[in-house]
Amino acid sequence: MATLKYSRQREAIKEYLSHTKEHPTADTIYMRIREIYPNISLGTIYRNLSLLVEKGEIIRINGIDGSDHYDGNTQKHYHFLCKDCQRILDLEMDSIDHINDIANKNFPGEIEGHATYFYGRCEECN
Amino acid sequence: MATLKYSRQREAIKEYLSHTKEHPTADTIYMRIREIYPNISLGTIYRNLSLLVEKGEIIRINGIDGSDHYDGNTQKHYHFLCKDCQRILDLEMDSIDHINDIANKNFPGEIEGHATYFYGRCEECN
DNA sequence: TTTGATGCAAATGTTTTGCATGCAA
DNA sequence: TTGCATGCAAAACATTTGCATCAAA
Repeated sequence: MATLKYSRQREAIKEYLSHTKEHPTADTIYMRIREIYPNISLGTIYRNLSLLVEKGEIIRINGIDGSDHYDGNTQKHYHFLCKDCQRILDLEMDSIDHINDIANKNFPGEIEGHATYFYGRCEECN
Repeated sequence: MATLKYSRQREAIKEYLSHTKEHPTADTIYMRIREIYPNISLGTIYRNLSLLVEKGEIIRINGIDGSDHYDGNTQKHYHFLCKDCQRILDLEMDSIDHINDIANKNFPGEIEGHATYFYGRCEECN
């Protein structure tokens, strides 16, 4: 693939994601970055988010609701979705990689991994 | 909620889903049902799929790729996504409900459940 | 006859893309 | 200079919805 050139816009997106504990959507990121670069376009946001995901510098969380969310924390971890406030929180928990073996037991193919998120009520909504 | 009236279209959708082992999208279901009812509209497909999901007669699988998939098998089970052929297969496996407890250990909120699918290569693509 | 269901088309929300211009290397 | 990145707008998708008409009860 071609080499990436520096861009202030991409830096700003990465910077923002690395400093927030939220898990914003592309649109939220767009509104946030627009405070610094008012002319930035949604297309640029999406293009850079995809580039950063490819480079492994951010994580894309999909399937939690209609739109994708992004996470600046690239360490392997699981997410929690609060059914009330819809917030996405990081979970600190022991490995559950053994579920791959459980799934593989009666399965003729090869299981490489799993995608999981947990849901319920967060502390504040309880 | 209002009582459901019988409709041939809804019956056909349910019938089709209960006899296929695939996990079709709304659009695939649309093309399939159109062979029987050529005038059926996509809106009707979507409306009935949602009704059937609400009634618990089918399952909606979301987050596996861009569009939702539907499953006529309403017994609790997990899904496998083949990274090569993109097929979705049913898994027969032991319960992994204990991962809820693992996730809850250091978590101040309340975890009610999880959404999980496995991925890898299916038998045919291996 | 009442009311939910349908077909059609328009609208919605999210993400992608074509293209001329801008900017990093 | 070269060619990746940007802004803008249009397009692409998946899904939902308004409305007049149809059909089940």
